[in-house]
Amino acid sequence: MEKSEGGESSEASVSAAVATASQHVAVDFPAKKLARQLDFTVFGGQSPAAVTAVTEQIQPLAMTSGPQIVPVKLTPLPRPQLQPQQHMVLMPMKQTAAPPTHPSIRPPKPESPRARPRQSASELKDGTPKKQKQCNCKHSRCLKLYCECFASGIYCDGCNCNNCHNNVENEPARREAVEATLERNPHAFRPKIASSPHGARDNTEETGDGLVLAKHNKGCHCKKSGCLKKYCECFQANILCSENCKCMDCKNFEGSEERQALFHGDHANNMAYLQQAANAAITGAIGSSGYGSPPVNKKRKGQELFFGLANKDPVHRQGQLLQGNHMKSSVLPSLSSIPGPCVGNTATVGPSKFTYRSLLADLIQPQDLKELCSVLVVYSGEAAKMLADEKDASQKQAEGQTEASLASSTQERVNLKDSGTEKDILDCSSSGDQGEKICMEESSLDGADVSKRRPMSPGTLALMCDESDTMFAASVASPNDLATLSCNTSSQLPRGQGMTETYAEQERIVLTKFRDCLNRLITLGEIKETKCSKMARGADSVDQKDMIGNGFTTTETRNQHDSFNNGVSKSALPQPRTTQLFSAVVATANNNALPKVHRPDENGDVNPKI
DNA sequence: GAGTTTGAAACT
DNA sequence: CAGTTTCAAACTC
Repeated sequence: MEKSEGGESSEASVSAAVATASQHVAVDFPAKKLARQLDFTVFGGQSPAAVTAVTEQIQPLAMTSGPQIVPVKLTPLPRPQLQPQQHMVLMPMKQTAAPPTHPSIRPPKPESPRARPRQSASELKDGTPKKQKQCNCKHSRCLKLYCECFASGIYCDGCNCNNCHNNVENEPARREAVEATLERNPHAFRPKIASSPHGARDNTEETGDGLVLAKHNKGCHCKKSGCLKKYCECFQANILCSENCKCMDCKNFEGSEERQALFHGDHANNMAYLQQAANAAITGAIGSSGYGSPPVNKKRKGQELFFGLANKDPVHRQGQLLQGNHMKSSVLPSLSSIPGPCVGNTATVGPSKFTYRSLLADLIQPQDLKELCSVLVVYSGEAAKMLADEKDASQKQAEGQTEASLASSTQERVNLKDSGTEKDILDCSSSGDQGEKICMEESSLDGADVSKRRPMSPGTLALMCDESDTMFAASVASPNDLATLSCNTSSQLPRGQGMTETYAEQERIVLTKFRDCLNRLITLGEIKETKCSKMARGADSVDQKDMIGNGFTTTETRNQHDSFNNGVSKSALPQPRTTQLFSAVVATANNNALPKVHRPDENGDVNPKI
């Protein structure tokens, strides 16, 4: 099996192909144009650097450091398997209407960020993909959307491609390709399958008819496959064709006899689609932009051409209409603007009428985010503190004061702070809002230290402001403290040199912790999916209704959550649900021993590759 | 495994 | 934007 990833050892051996491909190059990558104006809803800025930012965000997670997290698949792999509906996290951040999807935050090669439909049959045989998707590109250098890996925003790894440039060694070319691709289609790396925002709400993923709400953003254009073969992207993604499609002779609609015959006759297929749906769910959870097309109920050429308005296919039309209506009713601003947990993107298994929503749907709550923010703020504060102490020590040293006593006292302070930090954070993460508040008060307002502290970075201050709103609003006990904090931090802002360093350090730590958190979040989703898949496979008798909503009851979800957190946190005691997720982050943070973290070369990258 | 079919992506 | 070509996956034999 020829491997083209990595060192490109195979490159030399594919002379002919290379020659051909080389000719391609000029064509494939026209002179780099000016950076497009990218829509970074979140980041706002549209500087020329935006493109670079985007392309970097599309970097395969394989580049990121840290432990390889087992992908969504059931089988642990060295890297994630390529699955269409998974890991939107890798989606480029470029966005227009919808909020940016999540940046790549995890190392392993992810499932397709954009819900790429194609999936090798072998993966679906039993619903449990056995191996990672490997492309077989020969002429595209894996730098075009033809390449599944590239389209998924991941590096080729273990593929059978020739002259592969979708790897670290060819990052510049790859980046150009990404830019070119985005130039052509700003949505190129976004999920093709967008679930209805409707799915954001529980129990609304499915109409009474069991209609699938997820739909292909662009729609398919099938002519001969009847949309019942995997050539059809809708079919492959296990969704019904929608008004977005321009297919002919479509049989991929609710009520289609052909479709039902296809599915109901093959239980294994159902399981496969269960898995597929799970994949879709996770993709949706993490990154589906949900940028659904306008709920305009476009007529599908094929249908009308073949059946005419009289419509010999009332069920289909009805389904379409229902879908359209559904979409229409869900056009309202929804949680889809808030990437993540509560966005119950759905990819429904049509035939079995299961409705799936994000595997993370029950894992994250707004409360969690709040908590995470507080933890990050604490980290930021601690970082500033530590740096300040360090600098003070250095200064005093320079001033010729007694080295021994200074060093020891500083160390003591550091140690004290260390233990305090750990404790604070643990408290924060383990005691919910109350702990959160206390934590903030202790870490931010601990007496004399406040006046000495280095200022927060602008970004951190912004975060603090938000935190202040949410966390301190109710804090009648110390309104003055809060005012003092704000005053202190802001007034100290541009104090001398080294502030930049402090900012950088604060931000680095916060980003690192945030990355850790996201990684764990993904892992949670994966664990959940794994369990889901096991259930799906092992329990034919499972009441299908139980599968609705990720196939887990609340208890199930809770148990998973608990088991996961028990594995990473120090406490096996029941904790408030909202604190469990981030206790994992805290645990990681503690392992990093914050005081040691303030060396840029420690604890991961300064700029976590996301 | 080779050849064919298919439809998305790329190109004109 | 429509038509054509290229491409790689899906499919068939």
